[in-house]
Amino acid sequence: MSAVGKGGRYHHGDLRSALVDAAIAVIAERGVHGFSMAEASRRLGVTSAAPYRHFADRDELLAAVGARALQIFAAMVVAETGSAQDPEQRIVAMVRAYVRFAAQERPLFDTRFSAGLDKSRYPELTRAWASVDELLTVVDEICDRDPESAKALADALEATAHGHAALLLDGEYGEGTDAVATATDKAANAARALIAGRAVLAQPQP
Amino acid sequence: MSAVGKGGRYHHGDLRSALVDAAIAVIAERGVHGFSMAEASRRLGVTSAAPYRHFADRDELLAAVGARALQIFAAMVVAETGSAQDPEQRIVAMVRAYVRFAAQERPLFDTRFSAGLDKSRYPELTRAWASVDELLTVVDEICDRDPESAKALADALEATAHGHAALLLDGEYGEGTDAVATATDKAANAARALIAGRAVLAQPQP
DNA sequence: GTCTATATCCCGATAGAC
DNA sequence: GTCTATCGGGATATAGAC
Repeated sequence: MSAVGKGGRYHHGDLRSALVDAAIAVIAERGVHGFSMAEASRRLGVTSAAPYRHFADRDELLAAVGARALQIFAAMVVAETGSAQDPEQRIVAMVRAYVRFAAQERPLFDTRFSAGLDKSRYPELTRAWASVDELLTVVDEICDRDPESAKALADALEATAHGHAALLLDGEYGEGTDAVATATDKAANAARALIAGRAVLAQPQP
Repeated sequence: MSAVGKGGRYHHGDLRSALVDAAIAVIAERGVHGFSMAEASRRLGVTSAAPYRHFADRDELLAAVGARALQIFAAMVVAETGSAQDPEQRIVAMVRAYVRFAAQERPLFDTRFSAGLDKSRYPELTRAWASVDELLTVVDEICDRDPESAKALADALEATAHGHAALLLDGEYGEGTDAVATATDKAANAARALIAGRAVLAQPQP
């Protein structure tokens, strides 16, 4: 993935891309909070000043990690949704992919959602997850001739998937692969319950 | 809330409690990531070494903030749930309180969920939200004679409430009081949809 | 027992040389 | 495009004043 030059140094190499890779590796080991420009530089064999030729500051590098998160997430959703036939199965597969992405690509998920990045400064992070548009398309098939209901259901599904993902990473379902399976199953069932009870989603408050 | 002594100093005062208050104020202004022991000390007129007489490190002070978050959250849930009569209304009120707490007490919510605290080091943060037990009690009334279904519904409600709260703070619903109302209403409707479609929640995967 | 004074180390960021 | 040098600030540990 990275392209380390001879002697492990980056003279005239693609330092920008290598920094993103190094950042992900550091975050995987020490968490978003434990990431530092100095540590990423050290791993690439460059001085701590070198990154500032490519990123204005620490947050800008983290934003680049967050942007990569969007790409990988979209790819994972597409990969896990392909085999499903009917709309409900496709929706459940997407929700499963959401939770699994959080678990399998935790550094990316945390960077996007828990790094405290200023979304107004990085509009590329504000844009909804690439898959949400895809989600809306499938949801439309379920909520025939009612785009308002479709939007309401899509929002509820996204929030529920996100909630299960966040609580999984918080340790609410335990640790390890069992916890991932638990969270994924719970999220899938919740998605089916939301579909079953979707009649009340677009209603005004009682 | 705090008890500043003469001259703004804390000689023989309750520095520990004052530090928690100061931490919340700093987090409110700069976010969890922007909090530092040095800044909190500066605001209280003590040296940067003083906090280490009460907290082993930065995380231990943040954990104290997280513990306070649990108390305030429980109080808010109780306050907002009191007027509701039937179980469904009480559940919806709890979900609303969850989302509103995130918005109104953002520093506390962020500290509990986005500070990257090690839960195995701070067991007081691992304990489920005080209100979840209360939630389970009310959910039991809806899922008659089926504790397994009740647990599944309670988990789905918690995850959905958390998801709406997290996305609200992430800016998904916009900014300001309108966004809070939007997120609260969506979460309330999602809770009602989960209750309506709860039959599939405890099922094995199809 | 509580806080000050102090010292070391690491990180973020900038300026100018190669 | 990267390095050297450097500055300010924060985390952390220790010794000592009150």
